[in-house]
Amino acid sequence: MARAVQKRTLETRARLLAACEEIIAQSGFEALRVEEVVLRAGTAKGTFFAHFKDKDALMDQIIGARIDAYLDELERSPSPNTVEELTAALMPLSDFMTCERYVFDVILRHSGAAAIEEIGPIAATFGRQVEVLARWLGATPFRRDIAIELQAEGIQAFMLQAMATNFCALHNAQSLNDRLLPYLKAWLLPGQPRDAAID
Amino acid sequence: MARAVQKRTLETRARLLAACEEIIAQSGFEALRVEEVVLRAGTAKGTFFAHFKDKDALMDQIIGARIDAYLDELERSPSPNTVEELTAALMPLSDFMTCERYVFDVILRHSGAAAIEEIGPIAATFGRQVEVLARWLGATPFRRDIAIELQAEGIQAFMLQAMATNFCALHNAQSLNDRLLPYLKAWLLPGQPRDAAID
DNA sequence: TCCTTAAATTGACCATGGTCATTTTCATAA
DNA sequence: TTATGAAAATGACCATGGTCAATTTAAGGA
Repeated sequence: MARAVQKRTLETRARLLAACEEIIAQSGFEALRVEEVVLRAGTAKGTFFAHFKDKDALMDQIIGARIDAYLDELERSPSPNTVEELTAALMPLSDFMTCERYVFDVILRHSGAAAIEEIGPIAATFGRQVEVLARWLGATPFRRDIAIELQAEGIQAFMLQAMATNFCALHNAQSLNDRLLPYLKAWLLPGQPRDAAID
Repeated sequence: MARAVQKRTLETRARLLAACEEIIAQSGFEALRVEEVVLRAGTAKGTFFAHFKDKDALMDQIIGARIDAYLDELERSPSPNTVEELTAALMPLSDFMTCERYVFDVILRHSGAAAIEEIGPIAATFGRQVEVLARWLGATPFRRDIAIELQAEGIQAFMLQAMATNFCALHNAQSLNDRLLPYLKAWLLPGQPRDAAID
């Protein structure tokens, strides 16, 4: 009854994904059209939806994979010793997450698993990010009055806040790094004397 | 050259909005279809788009107005004296923001003004919320090492974090209130002894 | 080798948001 | 009162994501 996946299936899926990557490389995520994907992959439209629940699921997978690659990088790098280093280490990931308004929207939309019991690739990276951060904080704790995992979740929350304001007319003069730093200092090193102007 | 707006225009717009409210009351935000709106309002489809840039702009306006109503309420209520009171006071607004996955998505999508120089109703409520919270914190400050406005922005960030996890399979056993409280305690009262388990 | 059947693929068709050239309505000047 | 042009409204049409009954392909048993 349960037959193995056919080689054909894997080839088709690979062709579809290759077409997507090609389009994204050429024109960005937002410009991706399902019609264009199946045209380049040489399949029918229905085939696309046999492989991916919908366009959003495709984006979930592709963007999730990219985020995972950044997390691999984070995991390999040594624990930061200062909040400045921590913030700086988060920049490659943050920059990717905000490379396009559309990408950030997709990420937000999937950040809290769309449906109960359905944790997609992007939602999984959020869980993983907390783990990676917690491991870092375990090695170099900043504050000690709260659990390390809570600290990690806070970093994530502030990262999102800083990224969201990145698209805002009022704030985008400052760099993402400059916006994130005061948040993380206040979160991870409360009560410490800090430089004059914050905000 | 510059003619006054015609009474007809206002009537049409009012009919469109009334139809929207009717649909939302009956079937929720997600179920709203432009076709259905113009049908009930007795106008052509094009008329809808002459009044609202797109469906998203309509939602921005309607949802923004509701958020504003909650902020009015917040503004009228007295400054909270404890983090528990603060958290509790934020619940009506949070509950509305998460009343539907779709609503939360629209809010997130508009939280950081979609385009430069274009601050829509929802984006404006985010700014206003910081102001309202800052006024509260001015009356009853919790920590004193960072600017009140930074504290307010942090509350907003944690509110969003708690709301996002609200839709997540892993977290939705806990109530929104229970998830927000540990964040805000750790943010507003760092270094204070707190109850056993924090997750 | 042929048959059977599950898996994979197809493409016509649908749902819904959004556009725009054309037509209608209305305020104002003559 | 009538003529005029700007504002408002219209609806046929388009773009794009998504569905599904019908068809094709291929794995494995007889």
